[in-house]
Amino acid sequence: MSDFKASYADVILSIPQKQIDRAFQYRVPDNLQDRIQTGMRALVPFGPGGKQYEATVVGLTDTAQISADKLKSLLDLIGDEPVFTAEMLALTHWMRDKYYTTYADCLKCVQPAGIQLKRKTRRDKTPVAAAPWQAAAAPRLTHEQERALAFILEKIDNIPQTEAPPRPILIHGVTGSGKTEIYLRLIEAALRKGRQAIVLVPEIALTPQTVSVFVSRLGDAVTVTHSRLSQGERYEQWKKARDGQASVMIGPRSAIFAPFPKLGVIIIDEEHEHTYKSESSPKYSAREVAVERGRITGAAVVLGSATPSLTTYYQAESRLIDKVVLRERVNQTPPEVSIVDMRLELARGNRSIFSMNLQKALTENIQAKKQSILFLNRRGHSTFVSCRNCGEVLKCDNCSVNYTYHIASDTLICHYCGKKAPRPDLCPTCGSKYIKFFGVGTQKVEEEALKLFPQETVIRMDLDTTKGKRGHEKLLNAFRRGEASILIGTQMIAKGLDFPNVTLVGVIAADVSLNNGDFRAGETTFQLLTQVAGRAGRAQDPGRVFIQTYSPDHYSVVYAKEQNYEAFYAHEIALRRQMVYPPFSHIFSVLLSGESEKQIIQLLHGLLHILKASGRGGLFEFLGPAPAQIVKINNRYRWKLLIKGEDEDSLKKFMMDCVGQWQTQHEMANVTRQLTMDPSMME
DNA sequence: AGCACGCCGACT
DNA sequence: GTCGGCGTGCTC
Repeated sequence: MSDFKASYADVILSIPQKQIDRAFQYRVPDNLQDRIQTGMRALVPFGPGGKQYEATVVGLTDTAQISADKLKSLLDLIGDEPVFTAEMLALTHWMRDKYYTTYADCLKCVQPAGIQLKRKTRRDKTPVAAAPWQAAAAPRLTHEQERALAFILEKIDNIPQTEAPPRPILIHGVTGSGKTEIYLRLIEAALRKGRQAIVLVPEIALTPQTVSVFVSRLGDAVTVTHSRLSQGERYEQWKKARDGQASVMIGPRSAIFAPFPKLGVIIIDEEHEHTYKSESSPKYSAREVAVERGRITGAAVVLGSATPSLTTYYQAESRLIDKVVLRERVNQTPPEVSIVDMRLELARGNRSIFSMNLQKALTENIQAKKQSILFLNRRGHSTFVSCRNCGEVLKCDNCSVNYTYHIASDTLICHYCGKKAPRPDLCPTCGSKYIKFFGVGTQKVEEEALKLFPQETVIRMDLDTTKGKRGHEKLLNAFRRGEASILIGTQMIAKGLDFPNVTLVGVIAADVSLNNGDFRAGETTFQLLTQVAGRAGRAQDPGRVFIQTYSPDHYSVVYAKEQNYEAFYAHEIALRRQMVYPPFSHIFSVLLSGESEKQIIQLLHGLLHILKASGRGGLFEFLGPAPAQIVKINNRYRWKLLIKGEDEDSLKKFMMDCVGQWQTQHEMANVTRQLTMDPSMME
């Protein structure tokens, strides 16, 4: 340990409050001086009452910063070892500034869940079994994969020599182009250098199949986290990473904080997924945190996707990050994609939710003993219930969300607050009996499919049928074993699943995601359709995909059919540039919720007034106040104000100043604020 | 977040 | 004359 006498410690209190969001200095009592280390947690007295709080030691010095009479002493240290390395403390510091939160919130986010509970440290140094990656007789690579790998490897080899950290690398590879093989090689290379690896995967794709690919190649080096683990289990994973018992962490966004001592590579698969953005404070983006962690440690950051986010691809085009393209499909033929114009179906008198072409294809597929997937981005029996006489749409009176009819329970359910209501026989407004169940949900698709093919077994996958522990997995395994010929599901079946026997995919209504009122609707639709289309034809048999839509000429639909990312990107980026939307700008959202709608609207006008009075209206654009996408949740109204600016840092600073002023001038009791830079969904 | 100090209304 | 409202400010 260090020679100097650590007489004083700078600590951050575990109180997430802006006013005390800074280091406080304490005297280190003699009995703690040889034990204390930066990154340890400690118990300190704070405030006039001397109340005890948990704190984190962020610095040790031998000089007092404040007068001796003000200094108090640390009471005790929690645990024997630091929880945070210098690297993770630096990351926390960066997060605090980046996401305008407090140190306390960021430290809590970075530290393992369950650290408070486990006080006694169990030293179980299980011997690590022979690592298979040391003698890898690997599958053969395509030329393209070899070129990509050579490019990235080179990057990693240069880590110790180069001053500047390597730039993030985008691997743009279509489904089935062998991205995973490249990931594995990169990890193996890092491990051979005595470094560790983090693999971020969307929670939904974190299936045993995904994990087994890594485990079978890398063996005991691999450990996995996911949201279903208990706090104790997560703490065990965290310790394994810290103590060198594991060198590869696979997990969802929070796995980016795995405390590896010498991180070599961070892989973010499906980098465009918005699950990498945290919804609650600190609202970090795991992709941004990864880039920063890479900058601090020199680890390579690899972003993989078949449909990169507009922002990422724009960065690659602008040469801010590197790009590698994999076009070839390994052992695969691309599926044959058809767009079906549902307007014509209706004109021909087909009022079914299945077009004639899709019905025919399903019949053929069943006869050929192949499996089919029907995809719909919506659950429930029908989206909303309306009266054909007066046009009334039944809504939840708590949330102003359309009720969804569920056939199993014969009830209306609010998909936001979960409120249930009986199905009405008469329209509550006009008394008419012409109540119509409008739109389609997965249950409706199931019902219709069974009507057409009564002898077939159908599996439906959505939030309702996958509730139980491993419910998700059970249904997928049943389908994989061939227990059903048709799988019907919401977007959860669109991601990263690989069924060799599936040769037909039907998208029931592409329009659902096209009409969601977000400026990114085109992007999300393209990503979704491309992924769904990638489901078919993954084995020897070429697959077929039918995209049913009322907007067959929409560029997202057309280019998804062609699997033409570049064309889609060119079209979309031109629109973004024209409208000055991200990546040409940033959008800061201020969302207020409260019981009085009038009050929150007035408050937002108060903020708007401050924004306008700043005299910087030329640099920023103010939109709103406007009702949020969902105007009312649990009896609380929600309104928002959007502020658009071209430079992220100046927008953030401007908003912090104005919001600070706003808070001191207005009474904010009973009102909840949500401040977000570039929210992933329109709230 | 707590807890103190501080300056204005109804009460043992 | 005092008890007490919670507004502003500080906490190593």
